[in-house]
Amino acid sequence: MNKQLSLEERIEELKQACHTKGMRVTPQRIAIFEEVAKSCSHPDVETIYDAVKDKMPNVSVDTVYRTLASLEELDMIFRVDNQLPKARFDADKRPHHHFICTECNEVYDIFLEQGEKVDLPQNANKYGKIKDINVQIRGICNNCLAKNKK
Amino acid sequence: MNKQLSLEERIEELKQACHTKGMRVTPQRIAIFEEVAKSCSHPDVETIYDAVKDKMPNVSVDTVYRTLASLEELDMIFRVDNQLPKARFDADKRPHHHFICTECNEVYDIFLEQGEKVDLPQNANKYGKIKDINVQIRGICNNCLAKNKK
DNA sequence: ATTTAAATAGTAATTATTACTATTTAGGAA
DNA sequence: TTCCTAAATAGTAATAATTACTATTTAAAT
Repeated sequence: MNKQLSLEERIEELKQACHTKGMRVTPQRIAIFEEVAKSCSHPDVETIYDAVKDKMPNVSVDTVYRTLASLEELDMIFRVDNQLPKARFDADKRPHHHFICTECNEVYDIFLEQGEKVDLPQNANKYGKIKDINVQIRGICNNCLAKNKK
Repeated sequence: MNKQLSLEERIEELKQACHTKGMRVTPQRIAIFEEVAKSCSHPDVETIYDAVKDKMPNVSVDTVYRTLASLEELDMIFRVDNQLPKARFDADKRPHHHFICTECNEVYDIFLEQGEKVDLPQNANKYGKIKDINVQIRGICNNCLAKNKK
């Protein structure tokens, strides 16, 4: 079971990740990451922006958006939701997952093999009345992998 | 294993669902559902709108949006992505799922119990290079359930 | 056939997100 | 340390998906 590192250790981890990927360590990146890292409430951009602004009055919204995207690229943070640029719909009620390409936003169905099933976590219904479970597998699709090679 | 019904059967199912919930059966609802149901490519609003327009030149975008929301309410279709109104971020790398309330959009962490794990479907990596897996449990949270009771 | 609330068409408004450009700065090299 | 340069940022403007609004239409109950 992964244990959560301290905030300091995680910032160190971020700096390492920046170096590895040749990205600069800027005070904005540190501050924005820090805000997400120390929050337990899955903050949105506005919340992060407001919090960072207290310490860095000149920070711009654009920077917050760009930085969050960078931090995601660095695997330091994740989106709760994919936030596909457009809503996409599915009428297929057979249990299946989705492979979502983070580059082209294409969606592929992953139908489960015989015997496979989605197991609801034990304490899922602590939080409310469950309607459905949605499994998204994120990655880069074969099309985009091929394109990137050229 | 659920088998997929025929288009006619599914439209019948939609009519039933409308009756049950006291919603009207309108040609727009049928047409919009039909488009989603017969597509295998997780269409977006624009695609659905364009297709429906061919048969119903006067249909409005607003109707498509509203109808898709209704069909979702009726459990006849699903969103590939939750499309939370704002992007939300998480820096917690410990494996966990999210309970997302479809009413207030609140997000709750569901940490897995000892021994529980997410099993990747066997043929998930057919489609590309997997980066991560994101499990969303959708429902109505306890807060909203309580509010609705009053 | 009549009635009425629900649903729709057409359009306007909103809002999260992205793009753009001049300026600043991190971090390597001299 | 100082200089240099591409990367990153601030401030603002633009975009685009989605939602809201109002007059009109219509499903379906009476």
